[in-house]
Amino acid sequence: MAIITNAPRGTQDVVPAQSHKWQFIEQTALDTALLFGFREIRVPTFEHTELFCRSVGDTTDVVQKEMYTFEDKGKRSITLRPEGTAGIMRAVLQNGLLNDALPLKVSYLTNCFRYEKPQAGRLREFHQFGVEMVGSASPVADAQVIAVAKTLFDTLRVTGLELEINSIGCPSCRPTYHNALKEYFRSHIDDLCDTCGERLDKNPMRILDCKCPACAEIAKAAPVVLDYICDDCKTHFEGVKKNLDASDIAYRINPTIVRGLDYYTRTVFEFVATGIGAQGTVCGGGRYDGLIELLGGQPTPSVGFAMGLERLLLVMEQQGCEFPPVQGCTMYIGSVGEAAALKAVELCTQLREEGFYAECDTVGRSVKAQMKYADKLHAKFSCIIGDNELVDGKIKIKRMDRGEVTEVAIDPEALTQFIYRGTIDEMVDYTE
RNA sequence: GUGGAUGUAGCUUAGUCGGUUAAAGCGCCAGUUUGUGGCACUGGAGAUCGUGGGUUCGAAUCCCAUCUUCCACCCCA
Repeated sequence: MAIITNAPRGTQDVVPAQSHKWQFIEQTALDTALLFGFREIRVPTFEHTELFCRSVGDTTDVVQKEMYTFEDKGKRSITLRPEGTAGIMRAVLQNGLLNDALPLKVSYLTNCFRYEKPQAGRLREFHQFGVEMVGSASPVADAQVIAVAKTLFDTLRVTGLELEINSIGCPSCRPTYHNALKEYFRSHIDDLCDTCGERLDKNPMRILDCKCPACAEIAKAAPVVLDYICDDCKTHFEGVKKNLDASDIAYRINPTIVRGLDYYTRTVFEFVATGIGAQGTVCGGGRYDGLIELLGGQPTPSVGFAMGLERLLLVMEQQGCEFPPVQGCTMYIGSVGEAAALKAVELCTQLREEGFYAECDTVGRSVKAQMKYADKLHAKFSCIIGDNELVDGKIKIKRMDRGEVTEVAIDPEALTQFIYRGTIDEMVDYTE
């Protein structure tokens, strides 16, 4: 396939037959967030590279090998955002959004870019929905954020997603655990697989999650995070659990959950799907109490999540979730002859002013072909205007599903009246 | 980045011991008499068989490379 007719690797088109699904998901997401008081924020697609190095973390895979980074014509190092939170926190600080009653609650829909090898549920350009609650240290905040995701899944009728939660401690207690882990695994280093050997120093918690049997066996007896976190973190975690219970949200504690971005503290969570392949995490998030300070703001505890929309869509399609139907054409106004064609255009214009979806011939089809086309559009009504109709001032409107024909005056008032009467009990025409 | 598969009309596929104009269904367009859809029938357009090399008298079919897509690792949403 020629390069100009082939989208870059790891990117996807959303064609008209699919776009209504995206619109539905996106609108439902924003609406759901609003029920909790999260209002949409929009930030640039690219940022200064330094922002991501600082916030996501210099040593993370995302920063080290997955960013789309380039120098612009002004010699600035620019990066297409690999995730949403960093840019939003930058915007929060830049716009002084914290100089108001806290917490600040924002939601967002963004495309993100990561240079990875594509596979099921993993693209180079992908889309996220997320929320951030900035300025609350309370475990209520964690649970409320989780509740947004849960409510969205429920609203979309997505089932079978399991909520897994964990606490990875705070800067004061995490090092203790990391050391304990390293010490433990180091004593078994000869039996670990190669990747885990590398993980030992960089990200020891990942070893807990290794797929290979040998590592899994060793991991069974490894120290557990929750035994090492400090009293404050423990209390916080208990608070999160209590609030989830109060919200009637089921969860499972999974001590092996790790977030790959450096800014996470304390609570981390994932909503995991089975059945969409290896990339089963549909939603991931947690608390990031140190991030705002790291970016130069006042210490401000925060919590949020990001949801992979492609993955969410995969789950929904795999589960056969319903999407709202696309509205079909209300009235197809066909025509024969030039004068009639102009009249058809005029009538369409008038009907659209009334809010109806109206179509007329734009390619010069025969009458028969126009009727076929009207059928293909799933038009509720159709009519053909010709010289006779122009003389009589009347058209025969056919109700397509029943074949009934009614004579109506060529007059916008009469037409809208007729359509209202005909659609009153079934306002929407469902089509694929 | 590593490993395993894949690639034929818009879509789903047939065709591979190499051999005349690459096939079908769906979709699209047009007809089946005069200005009216859904059914049926008929016809038509549409594919340099992912791309580039090579072997051969001859390749969609064999070989090499490359790209894409898919699956897993890794990583993450």
